Amino acid sequence: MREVRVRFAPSPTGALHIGGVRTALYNYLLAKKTNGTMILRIEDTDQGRFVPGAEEYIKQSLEWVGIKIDEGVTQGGPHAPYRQSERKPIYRQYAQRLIDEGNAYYAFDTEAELEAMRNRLKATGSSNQQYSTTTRMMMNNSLTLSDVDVKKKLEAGDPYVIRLKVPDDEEIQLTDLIRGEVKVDSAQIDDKVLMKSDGMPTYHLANVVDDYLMKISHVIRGEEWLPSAPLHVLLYRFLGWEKEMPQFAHLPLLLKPDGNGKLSKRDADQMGFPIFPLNWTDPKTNELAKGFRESGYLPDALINFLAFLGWNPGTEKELFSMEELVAAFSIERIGKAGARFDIQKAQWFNQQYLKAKTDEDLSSYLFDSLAKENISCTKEKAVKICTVMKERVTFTQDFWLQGKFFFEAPTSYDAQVISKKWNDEAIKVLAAYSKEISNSTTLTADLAKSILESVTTTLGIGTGKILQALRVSITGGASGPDLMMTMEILGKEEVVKRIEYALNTIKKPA
RNA sequence: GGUCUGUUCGUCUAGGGGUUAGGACACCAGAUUUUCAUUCUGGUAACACGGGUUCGAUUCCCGUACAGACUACCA
Repeated sequence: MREVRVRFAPSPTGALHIGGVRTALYNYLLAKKTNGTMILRIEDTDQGRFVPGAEEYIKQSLEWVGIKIDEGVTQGGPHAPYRQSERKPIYRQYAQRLIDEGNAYYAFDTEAELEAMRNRLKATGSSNQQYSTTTRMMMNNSLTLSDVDVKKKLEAGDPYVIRLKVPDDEEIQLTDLIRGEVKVDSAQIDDKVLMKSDGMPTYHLANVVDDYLMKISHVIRGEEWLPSAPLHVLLYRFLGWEKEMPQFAHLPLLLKPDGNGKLSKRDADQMGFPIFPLNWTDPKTNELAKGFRESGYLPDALINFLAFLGWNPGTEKELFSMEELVAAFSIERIGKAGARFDIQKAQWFNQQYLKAKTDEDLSSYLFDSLAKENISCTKEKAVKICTVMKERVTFTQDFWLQGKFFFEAPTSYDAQVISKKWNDEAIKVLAAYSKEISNSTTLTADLAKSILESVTTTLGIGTGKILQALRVSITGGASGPDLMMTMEILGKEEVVKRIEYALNTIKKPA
């Protein structure tokens, strides 16, 4: 059994898409499960699409979700460099070898000529408009030109690409760990460009060369790569690496929550959920895309959710820590069909993970929000707030968003409660209640309750009838955490102040 | 258009020749909570279609439909 070495190989063209995070996750899970090695390789062979900051963003995202890299651009390793642009000379020699052995050729066609060829084929109703075995002899390349002409062009510095010479009619077969045997007729594969005119390799060449040199054992990537997998098999064969060829596993795609197609940033924007792990500001447009982290998701919850999009352990257990995922993971249990992205399930996972944390841990999220608002708070108070709030939050920032009233006295009051519950009885009780509280030395939840009961009993008014009025006077809202605990946290002075203020400002409904 | 891949409740999925087709999210109802949330209980809801093979097919095979991916000097 060969040592497991897997790689996550994104290209730094922007923020890391959530589907990419899942691909990285599955690679990571296999690596950890088998005591293997997780490699991060940056595929930056397209200089035109390079986006500054993207590589850093990818690394930070992986770190945030807890995917640790063993070998890669920052960690280094025995096969450095791990950035393809820095490996440029390596690819050249393999391309040359393919040419020397007659498996690749130079092509000098201009973009206009290629365009014309496609149009010509389209006009004749051809089902296949590719640069391939059927068309290559009509083009401007080292197969049609004389050796002298080719040499002349090369020496003159004419721009050229190197294309793979795909065999005529051959069945190419590969075994995909998820899909089984996949067969493709080589006539369907076009003569893919291996080296671009700028001297950089294309994905196909770079990916095969690097996977071989880096001794990659499993290529786990998105299903969008399945159609080009036979081409890669061909490259392994021509390069004489068939025995070392990695095993392939093509992952089902992440689909839009509704409608058809694969999940895109547009869908996320439209439905109001993030699609990137962290906030991302596009350097060109300056547009900010919200991240899962900044939207209040916990990395463990995101990972758990993502792991279950296309994979499941076959048991009824659903909450898995990263360690548990590692233990349970297997490629065989990855599904074949695309998975719709259901943000509601992600929210449920987040809620579960939030609830599982200690109140003390939770308080750090509250402190994060408070720091942004420039509000100070004692640790003790923050923990207490989290205790009463934890059953009702979905996101980390909800402690603040839903618990603002712990720090700011209400300035407006829920209109519905006022119109229904703010009556003479309520006003009478509240006035007496605030007086009683100010007479007591301190205020605990128990005390708040017993004082309220004694006041209502004395006045002969049911407690339930005025509770909503009391809440609205203290929090401004119609619902919230346990009111007695809320008053305890607020403290005697504040409670009295708020009730008095409400009594003085709220007008009785007509 | 061509090639490849896929199709079990609305969603994520389990299952697999004979099952009351299981779970979770969401949804609905009830209970608890003198609010809301939580929690608990219950409920609605699925094998894309047509042919085979078989005593029997949701499960195996073949078609069809639908969906997706790919079809760049992008990855």
